[in-house]
Amino acid sequence: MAFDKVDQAVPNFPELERRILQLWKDRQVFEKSLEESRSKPEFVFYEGPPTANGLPHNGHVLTRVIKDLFPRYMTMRGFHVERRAGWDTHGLPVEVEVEKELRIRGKEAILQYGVDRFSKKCLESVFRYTTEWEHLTQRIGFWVDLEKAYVTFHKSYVESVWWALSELFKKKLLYQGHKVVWWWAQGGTALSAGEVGSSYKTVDDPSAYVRFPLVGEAASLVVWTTTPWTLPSNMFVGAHADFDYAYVKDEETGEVLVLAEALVPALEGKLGRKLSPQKVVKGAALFGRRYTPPFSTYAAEHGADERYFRIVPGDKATSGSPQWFVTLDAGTGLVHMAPAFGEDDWKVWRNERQKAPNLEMFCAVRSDGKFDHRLQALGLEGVWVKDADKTLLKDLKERGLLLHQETYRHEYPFCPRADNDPLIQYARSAWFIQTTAKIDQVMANNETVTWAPAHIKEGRFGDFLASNVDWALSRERFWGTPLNIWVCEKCEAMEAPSSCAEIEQRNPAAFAAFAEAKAADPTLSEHLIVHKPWIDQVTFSCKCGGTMKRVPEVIDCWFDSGCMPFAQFGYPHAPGSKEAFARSFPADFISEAIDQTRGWFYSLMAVSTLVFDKQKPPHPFKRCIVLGHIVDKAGKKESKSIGNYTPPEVILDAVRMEFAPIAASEGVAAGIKPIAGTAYVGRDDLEGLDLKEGSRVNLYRREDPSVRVNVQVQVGKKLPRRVIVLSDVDRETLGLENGSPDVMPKEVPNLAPTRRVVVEAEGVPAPGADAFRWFFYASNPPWNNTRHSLSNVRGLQKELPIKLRNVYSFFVTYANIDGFDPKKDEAHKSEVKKRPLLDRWILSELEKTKQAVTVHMDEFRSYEATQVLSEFVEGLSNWYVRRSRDRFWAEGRGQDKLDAYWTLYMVLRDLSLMLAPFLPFAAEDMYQSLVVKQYGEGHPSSVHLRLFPTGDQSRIDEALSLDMREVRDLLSLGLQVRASHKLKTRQPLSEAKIVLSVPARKAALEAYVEVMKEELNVEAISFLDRADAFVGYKVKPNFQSLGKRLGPKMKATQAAITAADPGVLKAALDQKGEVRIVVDDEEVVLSSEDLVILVEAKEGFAAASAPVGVVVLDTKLDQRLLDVGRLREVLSKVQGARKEAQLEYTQRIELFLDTSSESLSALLEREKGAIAKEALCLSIQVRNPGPAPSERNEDGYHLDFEVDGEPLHLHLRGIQGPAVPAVPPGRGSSFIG
RNA sequence: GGGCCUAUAGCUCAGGUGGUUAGAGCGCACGCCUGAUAAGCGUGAGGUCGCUAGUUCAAGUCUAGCUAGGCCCA
Repeated sequence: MAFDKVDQAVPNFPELERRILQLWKDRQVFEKSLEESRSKPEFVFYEGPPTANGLPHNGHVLTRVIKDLFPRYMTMRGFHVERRAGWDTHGLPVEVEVEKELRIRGKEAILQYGVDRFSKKCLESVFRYTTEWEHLTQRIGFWVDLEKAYVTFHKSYVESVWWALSELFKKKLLYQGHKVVWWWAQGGTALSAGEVGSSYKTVDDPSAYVRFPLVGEAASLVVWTTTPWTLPSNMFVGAHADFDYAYVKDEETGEVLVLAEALVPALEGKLGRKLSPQKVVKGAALFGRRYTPPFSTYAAEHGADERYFRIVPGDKATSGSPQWFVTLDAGTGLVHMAPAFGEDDWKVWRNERQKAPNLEMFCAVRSDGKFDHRLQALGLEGVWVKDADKTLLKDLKERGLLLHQETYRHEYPFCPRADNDPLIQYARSAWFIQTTAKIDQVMANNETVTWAPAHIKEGRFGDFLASNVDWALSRERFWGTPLNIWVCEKCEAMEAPSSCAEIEQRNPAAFAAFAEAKAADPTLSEHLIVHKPWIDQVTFSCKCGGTMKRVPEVIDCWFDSGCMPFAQFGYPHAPGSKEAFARSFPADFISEAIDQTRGWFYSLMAVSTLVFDKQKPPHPFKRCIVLGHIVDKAGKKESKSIGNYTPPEVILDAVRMEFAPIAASEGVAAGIKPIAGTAYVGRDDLEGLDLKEGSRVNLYRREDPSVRVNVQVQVGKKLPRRVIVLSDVDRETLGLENGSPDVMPKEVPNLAPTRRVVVEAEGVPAPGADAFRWFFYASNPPWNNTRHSLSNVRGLQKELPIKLRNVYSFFVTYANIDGFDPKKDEAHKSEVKKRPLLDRWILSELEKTKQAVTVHMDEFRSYEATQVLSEFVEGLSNWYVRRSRDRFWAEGRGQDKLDAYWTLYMVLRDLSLMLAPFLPFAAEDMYQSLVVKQYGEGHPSSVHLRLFPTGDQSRIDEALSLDMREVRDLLSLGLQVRASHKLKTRQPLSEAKIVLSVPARKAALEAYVEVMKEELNVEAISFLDRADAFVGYKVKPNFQSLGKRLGPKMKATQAAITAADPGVLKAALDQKGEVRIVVDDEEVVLSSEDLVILVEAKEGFAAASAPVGVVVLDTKLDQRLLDVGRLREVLSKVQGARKEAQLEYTQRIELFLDTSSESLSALLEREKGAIAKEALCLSIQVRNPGPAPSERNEDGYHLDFEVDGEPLHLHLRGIQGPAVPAVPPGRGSSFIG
């Protein structure tokens, strides 16, 4: 059966891929691949859940193509690979989205709006972009079961999480404590580090040097702070044990001050006066000294208590070695500590509390960020802390405690959602998992995991584990898994039930409130039963008879994701979940980007280690590929607001982007004067779309694609991204209005329909999904950052996907002409070892490639696998097909031709199998045509249902590989000689002489004489054994073998070898098999193993040399050779002219060759017959000199050119003639004997 | 401030366990082929392997320090 035609023009991969997607859907290939492998061993893959309430971007494409590659591969290797999708649906980002949508802000507002309605809104918003996610997932060929996806807000999932927490509770690993957070007081919310990191602003804050008088000593500590509002809550002063602290006398006031000696000059500078040193003590000597705090807030109550208001070590004390946060960078080396308002301060407090269990925490600030009653005396009760700084400083000044005051400019975080609200550090009560108690076990587990790249284990992940702190689990929010701890109102007993059923056993009416709500509103999702506010109404009774109520917090959604290995099945509650879990734990393979180190990788391993402490490591994953980030062409992070990114759609669907039209001649568009039919964009955008100046693009409005304007794009140098300058005419045709040039790139798609326009490259299809996949696999190992752009994707697409397409198209074209049919021609399939050299070679390379790809992929080295594949396809296209073209053009259906078809067929068929995990679409397309269409039913209906070819050692001929490598090296040398002597390949030469570095190789390489003759266009090839006339020898030591043996004598030996006469050395080796040389009065015996003998061309010959040997060309040209060359030149022009004139290749022509050159016209006249045959001429006239230009016939095709400096005018036109065979005669038909 | 990663040709990147002419692709230049043809192919130029010191017979590769960039954390 004929093979499916392959597009000859620019291939439209997106279209092809849509066809394949439909085929997979129609035939349910994914489902089938799971079904058919059900009895096979399990290869376990976990999908890390993305959040669906944002749009997918390039980073997601990378993770998803990697996550698709290995499951597809392992399926083909005979495993059963379940791929269950998952969605992360809880957390602050979801709440923020909903707050924005409802135009409300903060905790109070949510309570007013109603937590029940709010939870419903969150649930709805979670899947806002599901369609986009599913579309992308499908479009890039990521096979994953979306229907069975696990969802973290589902009741069964939440109950699994509860179960895990309940286990931890039983193990006494859950406790309540404090945590210093960045607190948004106005919103009543803590912010995550990520949110805080992005919202710093430069502000001026007061900075104060304050006296803290020492108790029982006539001296004051000098303490520096930039947050005066924290002074009323001061508890300690931190010092560094090893620093020198000076007692200095203020010459002006006579008082004695204490501060770090190194910082005295700085303070002198600020005060503008001299401080004379009295004595110096080590910081350690200060520990325990007490002082009078600056405000009496807590002093009245605790002033006499020796545990407070003293100097303590300023050490975070998180691990064995001290980590001093007291530095000499700024301030005084004495640090004011208010544990309620600083992380370091809090850690010190925690340390101190271990020594003094009932230590209080001073906090004169309410959670709304305002002072409490303790500041009443200063009139500051109820005042926002940041507004109180002035009053506080004034008071200090009046009381003589303020030493110096200035303004300090620094970066300070503000609320990302209310950017006038500064954040404050604030200690909150919180629930913790005591991970530090089990961290050794987690680290031991980590030891057994295979990380790629390997350094993650000891590096980023190992370091993170080493500095582990207890997991702050609780969040004072609404939309999350509720913390399942119930506390008795009466006796304060705590319980952690692990499921709804367990609660119902205690109180059958526990969920009455939800049942009621559901009755009132049947649309209420059943999953909300385990969410706020309904879960807060669930109570049951304590053993003591009191009522148990749930704590108000929800939990960190990272804990949700960490429970995924078992929660995806609803383990242990759901029916069948125990079996399912047993089958798919631990995972063989997971992969996410490097930012998940502290995220999912940690949560998975921490949860698993703590919950399943009896499980043998590694768990819950055995292997993890850590992916790099996607960056732009210049290595910068892709950013939505800057617009320096190429949206996935540009690669996958169509080369187009939306722009905002702006008016010419103002600001950035000044000087641009667009005429109708031209448009201006910035250079970044032009390059982003892989266009050049003058490229044609279509403009249209997204809402009305039927009205189109075709224009040429030009660069407007100063134009920012995503704006375009149009002529008024074009703009009006499209019905567009100009907008502001200040528009942010990310805003453009949301502008009014008349203020944005689609720019789409004309006639240039997008590279498609396979190209996108290949780009991520083949550009570099996946853990490196990948520089992404349309042109980079296209660049890699050319390396394999396009090249393969061309070879495949070549095959199909000729196979269809000749009616090659693998089924019918089975009888003509000769044994591989009986096929020509070239066929045996490519088939041997094919098996080697299968082996290498399998070895790499079994070790998860995808990049290396792509390199092997690229190299193979390169050899296939550039050597096998190129060298075999004649065989496909030959007349008839001889065995040689059939061998060629069979060979190329086998290669392409097996390539489709090997490429299936990488390029699932192209591989399927080829497989369908090459196999399914040919053999029909009975064969697996998709390439993805086949086993991966692993290579057959018995079909590998290493000698052949080596021979071919050397032949190609020799040809390269020959072409090099031609190039350097300006000898066109078209000019035949009489002879090439080859001198091999290893003469014994002659026997093997002689078999390739014909190939070499053709490639080099020489009439003879000779191998010279003795070629002293052309070449000299060069002898080098073999360092690899000699280095170890000789050690320190290596250098002297090398010198001796280099100094010796290479000819003599070679002669000795040839005769005796060894060489003796004297080095430092000692004789060294060298075998032929120890020496490398190379040949080099001597000066003055048309020759070139490489390790393989030397090629010398005979450059003498006699008249006969010149004539052949000239004829070839003429013929080439005639054939070129046929093509230029767009003649069918069977078209007969009439040819006129006019020249004023006697010798040329004589030659052409003589060889008329040969020319006629090659160029399908029914008539040829050679004219000397021919008609004058003005008198030439105008019809037909004319061309003037020179042949060896002699002018020739060519004129041809098509004429009617007898039919000719479909396959033209081969190039071999020769002229001039 | 701490940790990790990266630094090799104009650009993008390869270069197990140290072994002596440091590779590829793109781009560029020159050329070939013209029945895979909006394709294919060849040759060439271009590198003090970020810097400095060390270990070694031998360092792009190992060690230390420094510089620059990226990421994460503070």
